[in-house]
Amino acid sequence: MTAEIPPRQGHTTLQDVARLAGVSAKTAARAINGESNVRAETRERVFTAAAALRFRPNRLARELRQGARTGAVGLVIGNLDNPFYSQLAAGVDHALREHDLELIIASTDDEPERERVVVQAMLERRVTALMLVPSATDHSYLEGERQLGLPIIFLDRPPVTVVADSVLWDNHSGVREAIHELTTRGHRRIAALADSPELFTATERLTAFREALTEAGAEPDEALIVARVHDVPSAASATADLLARDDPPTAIIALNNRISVGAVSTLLRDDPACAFVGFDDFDLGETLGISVIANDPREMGNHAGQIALRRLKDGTGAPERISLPTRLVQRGSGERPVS
Amino acid sequence: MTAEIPPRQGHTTLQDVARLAGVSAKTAARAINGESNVRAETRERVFTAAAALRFRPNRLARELRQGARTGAVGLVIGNLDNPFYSQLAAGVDHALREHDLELIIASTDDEPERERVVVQAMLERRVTALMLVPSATDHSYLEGERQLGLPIIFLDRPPVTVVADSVLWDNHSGVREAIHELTTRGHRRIAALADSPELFTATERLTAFREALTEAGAEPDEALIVARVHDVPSAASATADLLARDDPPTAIIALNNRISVGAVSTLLRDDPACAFVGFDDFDLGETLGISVIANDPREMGNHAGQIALRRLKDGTGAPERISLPTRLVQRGSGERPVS
DNA sequence: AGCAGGAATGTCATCGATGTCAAAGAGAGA
DNA sequence: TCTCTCTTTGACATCGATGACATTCCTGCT
Repeated sequence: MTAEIPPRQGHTTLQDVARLAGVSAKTAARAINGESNVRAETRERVFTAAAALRFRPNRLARELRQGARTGAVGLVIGNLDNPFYSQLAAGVDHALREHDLELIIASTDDEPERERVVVQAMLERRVTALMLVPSATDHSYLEGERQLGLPIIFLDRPPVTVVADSVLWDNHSGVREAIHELTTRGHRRIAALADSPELFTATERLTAFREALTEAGAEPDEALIVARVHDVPSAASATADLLARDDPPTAIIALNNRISVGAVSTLLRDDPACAFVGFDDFDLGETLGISVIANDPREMGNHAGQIALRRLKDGTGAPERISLPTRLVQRGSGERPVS
Repeated sequence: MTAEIPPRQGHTTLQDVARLAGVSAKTAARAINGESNVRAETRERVFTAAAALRFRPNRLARELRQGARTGAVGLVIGNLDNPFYSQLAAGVDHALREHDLELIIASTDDEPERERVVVQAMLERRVTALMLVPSATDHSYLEGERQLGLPIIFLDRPPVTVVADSVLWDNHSGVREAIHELTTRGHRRIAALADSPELFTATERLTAFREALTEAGAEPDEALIVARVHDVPSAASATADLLARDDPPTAIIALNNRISVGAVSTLLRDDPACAFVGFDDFDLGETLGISVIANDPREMGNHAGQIALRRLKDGTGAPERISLPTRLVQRGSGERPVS
């Protein structure tokens, strides 16, 4: 029978370092953490020992000992595949740099079920702040954590059943601006492509669309409003359907980034004459002369990060609610007159 | 003097639950963790107590007690802003779902310094697996962890000074295919746009480019090879410079995704007649008829996730090295003859 | 030389969950 | 009724780092 080789002999611990350096664990800790009141020569010995043993402090232990706040921030988004979310994440990441905060990212695919699961996991890991693009509608399950002082920040969609900070879009202004531009140029039959009405942003943008149209004296034609457009392919075909009507719209507005890409792909092929305004920028949008209602997901993420950092320093206070602008960027496709 | 309100009165602990349920902590733990040998009635009492107190187990404590392996996986990439990386991350995320593994993401902006820092932080957090798109060249600092059995997976670029699994592209085949297509159609003056030669993929693709060109009997013209093209704007201007030459190329190949977008933006404006092949797909690539050497970052991420999961089950073994195909997708821009 | 007082170091308990091992309970069979 | 075994439960130590507090070591000053 051969001697058992331990499958994983564990990391070297502070104790090991201390032993090798001939000091107590506490002193070793002091040296490693750069506390004062450690003799230079002792510090040196500890560092040497630590290097020799390739010592890596165990954050789990440290954070357990020190209490609730860890160095990890949780970010819950829809899906990294979608550039909106990945840029959002990039913004958060950017804000957290230089602050020794790790970023834990989980995606929900906008399923409320999954949101619960991933948020739960993050809470068990004792993240020090939680940011989420909510997909569930009831967030009372976060109430306990809130009371414990956990900074919670909602992105893109507002908190409903819980008090929390939020960073949202001013969806109205951009959409109104776009519709104003179109109606000014004579468009009356304007179609809109939107995502599911369950989504806050979809509904809000659609509402802005209807209001702006009505204000301009053009009655919105419900037949030209296509909701529940989820992804690029469905947006492409929905656009084709609109153009194939007996009474096609003279202009189309797409109300999120994926829908914009799908619509553009059809328009480029079928009818470059139809006026178009997208939402949220995308690759080559500028080159192709596509007018868009621009927003900046990175900035949203960045703001969220800033709020989190502020909360971590400052503690409590009234919930913040930041509204980020969306504005029309004119590049040609939205300025086409009625054809 | 008012009574101090404790700033954060900590989470409820298993002890609290046990006390309320009238059992010992150990029994409460057994109930919560669904172990057998717990009387149904006892389990019930514990669950009730846990619910009442909104108990959330502390994973830090659990993982500390149980040893090295946590439920977190570390992913180190360049930058979430770049769709290549975000799709890679999406693939990893996808693979890890249903496995109760959290994903910690950190970006390096391809700076070796930062890689060290973020990897260090992940190791201190005792991630259970580490995946990285390396930016440093020396990874001997990972040797210790490797010996401790930490699964390490390199993405996009191979490990050099350390033994590890890897998932890479077969850069050669796609590039050769593209060059073959171009030369077959008579192109001899083909330009290439590549990223910094420090990057493994840039150099490898450029090498494949030169080889393929030579094989076809067309001597590569170094004046048409532009390296160190980092981002979209610089790719756009580099392309413009090429087209403005006295002896402009008749075809251009771009060797990564950002460069492709930049080059396309210039080509669409200045000279739609120049043949073009991009690398890595992008929005509207299909619609615009842009031929590309396609790869699938999602798949790369997915593979990495699979390897990690396998290693976590299985333990050790020889390092895996997966090579993913890149293949030419013909959509028109690459099939233009010499103009 | 003697002593005050800060600097340097050490001891021990603790964070929360869980592995180990032992004790208490509960049936089954004689 | 009394062992014997299996089930259920509990006491205690432990993971690794660190806070609170105690102790030892200097150094300057009288």
